[in-house]
Amino acid sequence: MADGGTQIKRGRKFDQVLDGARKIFMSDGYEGASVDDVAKAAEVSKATLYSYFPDKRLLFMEVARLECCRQTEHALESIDMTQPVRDVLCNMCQHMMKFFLSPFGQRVFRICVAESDRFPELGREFYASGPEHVAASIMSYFDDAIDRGELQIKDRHLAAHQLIELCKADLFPRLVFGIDTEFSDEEINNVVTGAVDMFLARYGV
Amino acid sequence: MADGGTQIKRGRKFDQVLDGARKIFMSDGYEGASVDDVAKAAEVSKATLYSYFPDKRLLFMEVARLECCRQTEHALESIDMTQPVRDVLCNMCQHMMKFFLSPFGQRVFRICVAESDRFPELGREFYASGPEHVAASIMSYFDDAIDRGELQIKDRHLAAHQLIELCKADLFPRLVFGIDTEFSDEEINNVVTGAVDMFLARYGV
DNA sequence: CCGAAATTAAACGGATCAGTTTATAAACGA
DNA sequence: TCGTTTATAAACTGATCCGTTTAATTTCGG
Repeated sequence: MADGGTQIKRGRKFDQVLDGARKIFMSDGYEGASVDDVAKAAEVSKATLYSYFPDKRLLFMEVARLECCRQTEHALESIDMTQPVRDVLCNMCQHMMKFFLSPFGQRVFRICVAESDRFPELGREFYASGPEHVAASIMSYFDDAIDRGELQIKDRHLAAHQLIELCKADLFPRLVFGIDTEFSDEEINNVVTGAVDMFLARYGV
Repeated sequence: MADGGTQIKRGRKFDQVLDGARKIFMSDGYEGASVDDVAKAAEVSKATLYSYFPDKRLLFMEVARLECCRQTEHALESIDMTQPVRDVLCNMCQHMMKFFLSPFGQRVFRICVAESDRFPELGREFYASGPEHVAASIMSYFDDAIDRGELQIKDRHLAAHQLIELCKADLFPRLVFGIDTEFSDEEINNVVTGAVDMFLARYGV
């Protein structure tokens, strides 16, 4: 409201701090990142950093929350719901996989999984701004498609989460556990097609 | 060979060390566990611990490797492949979900995800003794079922990983990110049935 | 029962790191 | 230009923790 920047909170170098923190946390993880490194990357003194954030945890939470929202919104706004069902589903899966398999998506997932039992709020915020948000959008699309008679789904909640999970088949674990570091478009399309084929075999008209 | 115990390596208190390490690592994670705590839990001096394992990492790797093998084997040996396809698939899914949702499965997953980019061998070993091993067993069952004309699958590899991933729908993320801590049998059966329904809609005869 | 191997407790070295403090300097509004 | 707010660098505190060392004790085979 009162601030000219994007943040409600005070500050001239506030965004610098967030940017530096994001950079370091994303490349080093939560435990691996030292506050000194964050301050250095932000080109800000440690005292300044601590004048904005009371401790390392809250700084990290803010970074994670912001990034999850940003990414989820970006993914959602670039899906065109007017295409045929198969195409819409393929698009959704493409976007989800692109995020799952991106270095950034990997990092966020890794950190949230690692820290969310020692740091429950983080897990909850990530889930709300990530999986839950996406699932809600998918379900909303299902509603329309069901109304138009293009899909037959009883348990929309389950169906949405099944679709999400199908996008993780094979490639995602291989990336998370370091078997591979990147995949060809062919591999990705194969999984996307497989997911949509399976989904439509079950819920198509 | 030469040793009376179960271990190839030397030692009288070797197993004590592993047991204590498993207990502490599973309850505190890798970073959260201190070697002193491990030694205490193992009722062993730290010097003894270090006489068996050169450092904390290798100790953890050995614990993780052993536990993954143990759990995977246990799950595999209790599946009866002679039942009708639908029942076998339900059984498989039940077993997988039981593991995914167990406190132990959660712990291992969490730690392996967290540590596997700073500690690549761990991720690889976990993947090999977990997902890959399970997928191989599932594919081997597919081969038989296909021969008997009970399933129609072109890409067996993809199908196996799709089945695995369908078992994680909804409940698994909710547990990983701390939304819920346990689930009713009804919820679990719902996901299992949903997974098998979907799988058979796609690959059933 | 002896002597080698294993085990122990306890302290220590060296390193990292979160968060505070202090004294100084820059930025900026009035 | 003055005074307040904001930022800075650097040293410091207090704590944790890995891994080593030492000197004493226990275990156990032969």
